[in-house]
Amino acid sequence: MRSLPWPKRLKPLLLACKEEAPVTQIHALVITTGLSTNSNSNSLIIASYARMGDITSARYVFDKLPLRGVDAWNSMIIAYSRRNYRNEVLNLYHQMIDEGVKPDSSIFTVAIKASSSLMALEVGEGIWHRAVDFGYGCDVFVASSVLNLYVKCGKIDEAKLVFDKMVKRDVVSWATMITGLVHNGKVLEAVDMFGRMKKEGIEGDGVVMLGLIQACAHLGDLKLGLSVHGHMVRREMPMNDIILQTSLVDMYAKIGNLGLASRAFKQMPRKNAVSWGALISGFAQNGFAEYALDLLVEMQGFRFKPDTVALVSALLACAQVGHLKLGKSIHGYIVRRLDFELVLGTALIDMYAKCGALSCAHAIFDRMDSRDLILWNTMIASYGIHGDGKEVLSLFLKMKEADIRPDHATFASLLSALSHSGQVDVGQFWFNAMVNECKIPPSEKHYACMVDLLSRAGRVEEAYQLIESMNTEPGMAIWVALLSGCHNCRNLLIGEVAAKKILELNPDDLGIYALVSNFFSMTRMWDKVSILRKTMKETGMKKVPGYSAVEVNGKHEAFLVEDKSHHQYEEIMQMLDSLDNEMRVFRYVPDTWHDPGGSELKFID
DNA sequence: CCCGTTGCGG
Repeated sequence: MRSLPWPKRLKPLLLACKEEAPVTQIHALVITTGLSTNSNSNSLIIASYARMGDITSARYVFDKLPLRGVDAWNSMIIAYSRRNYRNEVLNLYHQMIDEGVKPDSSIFTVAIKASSSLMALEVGEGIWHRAVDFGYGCDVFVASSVLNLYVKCGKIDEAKLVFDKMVKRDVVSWATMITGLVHNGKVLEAVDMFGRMKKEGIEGDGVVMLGLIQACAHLGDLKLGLSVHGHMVRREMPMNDIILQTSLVDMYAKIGNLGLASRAFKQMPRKNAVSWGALISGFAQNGFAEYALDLLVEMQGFRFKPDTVALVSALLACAQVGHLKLGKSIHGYIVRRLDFELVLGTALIDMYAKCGALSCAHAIFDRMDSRDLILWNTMIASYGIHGDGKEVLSLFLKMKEADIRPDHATFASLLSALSHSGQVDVGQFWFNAMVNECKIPPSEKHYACMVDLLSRAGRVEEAYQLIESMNTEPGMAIWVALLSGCHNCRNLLIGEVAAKKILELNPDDLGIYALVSNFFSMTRMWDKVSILRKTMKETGMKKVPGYSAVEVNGKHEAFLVEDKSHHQYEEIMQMLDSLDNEMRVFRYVPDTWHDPGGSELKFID
């Protein structure tokens, strides 16, 4: 064996390597000088190959070693962990245990991390228990990675148990708990946790603030949001961090304060596609479709390529305003530039359906090579909004055949479609199946559908019985459905109950007042009618007019009820009349096919 | 004692 200066000089030498060739040279030198029996130099070589990105060579050296010390295992496992080869990490970990090598704390840490990212709770727990056996139960890194495991797998109570037992907690442990609580919907507990952290004298870092910002977004709490933002500014937190700034934009947008969201966005010295996406989605989610679409075009002017979130938001905006042409051009953009992910397919189906191009929606549905619950739900809901109860039912049955388990949303669409197409018995059958076989507790919405279904068929007594069987307090939608049923079949007794309940709930919708008022008129309870009229005047309720929007030759036209301002109003009415006549001749055959022609609004590539 | 290992945006 040679004298020792070599390995000492080996490390800085290898660390200085920027390319693979010198590593290979040093490796060869190590072999010829007989240093390859030194386990320290071997692990350095493995780590260096891995650092150059050549994990195959690293593994080759590793496999050739006659004796593998902890350092060699460490280098190899961490190399796999860095490249996110989770299964290799776990394989090597188990191999190491089998060979009786005593792992050190970092092996446990990365092995637990690998389990969390695979969502392999039992595997991770097994590793954690072994780590405790080896005496690493109090290691902050090991414990924090197990916190992350529990949190990722939704086991918040287990995470809390481990957290409370930790003797030492660093900012990472706190951050893991705070973000974990937020992601598991325990937002208030997360805020509380932040208070505890400060009491223990630990300063929050960027990740902690990120969790709190998400908590505020979730709560829709502007005051808290502003205080978190202020706290960050005062503490001179990493405000230059694009991630934190983007999450502030997202927070203000989610709270619904788009002024502050825009301001936070404008203040960003550097933006990326994600920041644009946050703002676009904010405008789209809050109903400002035109702004969202303008921003989508604007971001491309700055050479940012819209990603999935921006495009999904833009499609949502198109759906809201009926902007079929831009929707189509986004479709083209997606086909040309991005992987056709499920979410994008779902958003496209929704957009086409809401813009009236149901056949385009169905074509996309047919062409998807995998279909998840959300995609099925969207397709079913699309036929639902077009009133095609028959197709809704047929899709629902196909979905069951495809072994996708329907959820509450599926049943909401199904029951609503069945109610609109008057299929009372089928509706009752599936409502019962939902409760008894699928074990889905019926929500307010489901009850409202059933009440509507029964009421429309004039079976208001049954509807009333259903309402009385509810465990929760029935809300506005349910009483409104019952009342309109009672109005139609002139059931004064039940109708009055419904009308009273509605008034107790203080509706802010003029249409609902009109319904109640009409009902009282029918029952000749004129005193009640006049009281109602007075309330309506006093509260100064104005009905937000419903409108439909279409796009003609790239120009948007909105139509309001009784709106005669359009320059082609006469022609439009004539056309509607002739369509009406034609429908009578053909006994109303609905045709929702749209020409999926070229697009006019351009996308910058 | 040192190094490596834990948490992360729309």
